[in-house]
Amino acid sequence: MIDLKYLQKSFDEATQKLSKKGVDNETLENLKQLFIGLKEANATLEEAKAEQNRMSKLFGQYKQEGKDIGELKAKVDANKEVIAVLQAKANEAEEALQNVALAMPNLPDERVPVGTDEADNIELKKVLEPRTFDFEPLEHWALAEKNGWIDFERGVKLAKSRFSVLRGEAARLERALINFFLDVNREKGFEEVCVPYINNAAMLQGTGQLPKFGDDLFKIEEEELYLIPTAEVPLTNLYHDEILNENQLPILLTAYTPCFRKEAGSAGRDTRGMIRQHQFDKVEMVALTTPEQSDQIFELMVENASDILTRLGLPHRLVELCGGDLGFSAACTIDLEVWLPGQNKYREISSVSNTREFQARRAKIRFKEGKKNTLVHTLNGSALAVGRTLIAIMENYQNADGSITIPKVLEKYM
RNA sequence: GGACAGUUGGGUGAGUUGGCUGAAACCACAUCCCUGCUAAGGAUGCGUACUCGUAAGGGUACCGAGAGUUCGAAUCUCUCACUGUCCGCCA
Repeated sequence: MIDLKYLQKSFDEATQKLSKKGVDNETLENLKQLFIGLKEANATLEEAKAEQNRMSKLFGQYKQEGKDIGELKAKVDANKEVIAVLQAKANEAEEALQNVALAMPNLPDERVPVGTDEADNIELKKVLEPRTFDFEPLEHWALAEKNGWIDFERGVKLAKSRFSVLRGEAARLERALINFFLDVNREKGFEEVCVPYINNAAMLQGTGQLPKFGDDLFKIEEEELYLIPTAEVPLTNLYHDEILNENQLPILLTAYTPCFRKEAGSAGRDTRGMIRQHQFDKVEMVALTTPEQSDQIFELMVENASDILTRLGLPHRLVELCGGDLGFSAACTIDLEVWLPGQNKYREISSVSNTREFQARRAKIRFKEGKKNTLVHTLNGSALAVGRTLIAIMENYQNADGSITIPKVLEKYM
């Protein structure tokens, strides 16, 4: 959630920043008014309550002293009705504010380029030269069929479209990648954790998936529980509503989890192959830091994801997302895109974001800074998306006969 | 799933004949003092959120969540959630 006090105080600056994300002035003006309205409503309500408390105290005194309480009771009863009305107004104001505030995206950082979509993102650098083929490289689904690695039909039979089954070497490679990723992350100082794949609504609101993006989540019927769309949710919310000690920070976490997404709004995109699935494996990094540490940790996370790709010998590039392509919670994001020779283009394989205090405010994660409680910064990034890495290996390591070479670093994991 | 018990501040844990308790005590933590030597003694401070105020200092709310009774509830009533123990079931 954005800082409403900041919005009120520095309204012009906030509108200018949020215009990068396509939020118009009117929406922000409305939010500001709702905030001011709530404060006013609360002020009058609290005044009435204070009066009520004073009279209640007197009430007890009078009774003890045996004084007549008839007049006081009349006053108190009258005030009670006033409070009920004011309370209703305040509740209404609160709800109206929350509805708008929780749907407001994070402020982008200064350095985020202006732009509306993918096309306006800025390439920062390329790592590793794509190899040249002396034959026409195939796309991963063709390779999958040749090698019997992915069973798309049976995946659909078991569940529905956008589900698939990995078989034999592919299944082993998937597992090898998970272990490899976790090991590298652990080397870099991330604590490995194993978390629930089902989280409750409060957690999803904490990281920003709810209330606005519930359509993209698989919900458990009859319960306020959801399959996680990313390990970012349980990892970040591990410290939901907690106050940490400054010396605990930074907290670096990594976890392997499957991820579940409805992919609402992606109808028709990447329908062929395994790029976009309802269920996919991912190893995620999450960091909780002080505001001072977060830029440095952000770099660490980007470099780590890039390092993993380099160790796998996968050509990739780093892309700074423009305002329009930035996620809801992110203040800045660098995507890592891996080269897919079969598709002849770079495709997203990791996304590292700094949400600053946006999620921390929602999830109430603070740390003691002297006597003060300060919101932490939360960061998240994939290291890496496992299925897409598998695809990248298939396409980059394919041979003329359709066979696939296993990258050296993975040999000991197979 | 059945039976009983519980849910208080960072921790342990008082408080359940409704007002003097936002909450004792102890521990932990912070600052200071004493002492001198590795183990202790003393003082003070120490929940969260919002809000008013330059500040000092006020106000409101919160004792699992929600609703109710009452002038007034951590304390009474109801609903729900969670935890523990026993039983059943099970990887």
